[in-house]
Amino acid sequence: MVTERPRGRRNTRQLSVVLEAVRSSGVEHPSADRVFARVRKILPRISLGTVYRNLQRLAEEGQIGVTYLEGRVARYDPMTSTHDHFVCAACGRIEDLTPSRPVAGLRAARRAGHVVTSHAYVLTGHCRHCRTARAS
Amino acid sequence: MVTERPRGRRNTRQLSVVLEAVRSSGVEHPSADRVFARVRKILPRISLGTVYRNLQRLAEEGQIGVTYLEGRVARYDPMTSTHDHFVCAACGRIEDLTPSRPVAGLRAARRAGHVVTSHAYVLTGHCRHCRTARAS
DNA sequence: CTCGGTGCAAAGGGTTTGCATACAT
DNA sequence: ATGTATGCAAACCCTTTGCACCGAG
Repeated sequence: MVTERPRGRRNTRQLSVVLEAVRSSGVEHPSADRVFARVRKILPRISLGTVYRNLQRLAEEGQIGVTYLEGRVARYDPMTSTHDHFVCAACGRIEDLTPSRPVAGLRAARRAGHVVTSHAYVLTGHCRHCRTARAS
Repeated sequence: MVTERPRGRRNTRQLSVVLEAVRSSGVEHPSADRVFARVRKILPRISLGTVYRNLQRLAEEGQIGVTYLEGRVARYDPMTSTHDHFVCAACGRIEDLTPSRPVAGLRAARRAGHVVTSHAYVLTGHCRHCRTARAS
């Protein structure tokens, strides 16, 4: 969808490396910090500020997703379509949950007269692995 | 439910005033900052650090709820039972949505073998008021 | 050649923490 | 009396920003 870049914006090596870092991050949902670490392997002189600026731009352009899964730290996501997340309170692992269809809340919001433009559904608990580990 | 306080913990005037500030905050979902402002009217010498410590403790004890509705800033909630939230992107207004029944995600998580202990469903958009204002 | 992007470093906002003192138990 | 909670201020973490230089268009 969003392939054309708004005029005036330039394509830099930094931008494409940041995008690639997020795209190849799989299910990791990396923080800016982790993206920085990945990118530095390819562009050792890149700055954290540039990583933040590019992540922000890519998010604005809809090329990547951003979520605040555990509160204060932004997590970046190659998947831009709306989906749910599961966060393990024990190991921090994040998993995508599909399909996302929490219709009840949506309906309630619309009934109240609001226009809903996006929604985030985050489940927290103990993942399969930590659950078993804890039982022992 | 949670009425008995764990031994070793003390009941101070600051604690009860902070709790009361959140309890009486209605639908505001105040940040620590706003709780601080409210509390200061009653205890002018209370410090922000104390407010944070007490909010954290009350949340741990399950007496108040905490949500990260718009990302980085913690919001405190007198309602401790799970419910959904609507956040207006225009005016920042937060509204409670009930009932909360986003079963699809829950089911998906359980199917994956996770134990879900809590879930947060946040809808973003434009509230009735801002929607109308924008149309004009 | 232009002006948007970069690297660097400093500032910013929200939250936490170390310390000596105050006070609930 | 004992040790937790407080007030104060500094530290912390994540993110943003100002500035001079660089380099994509």
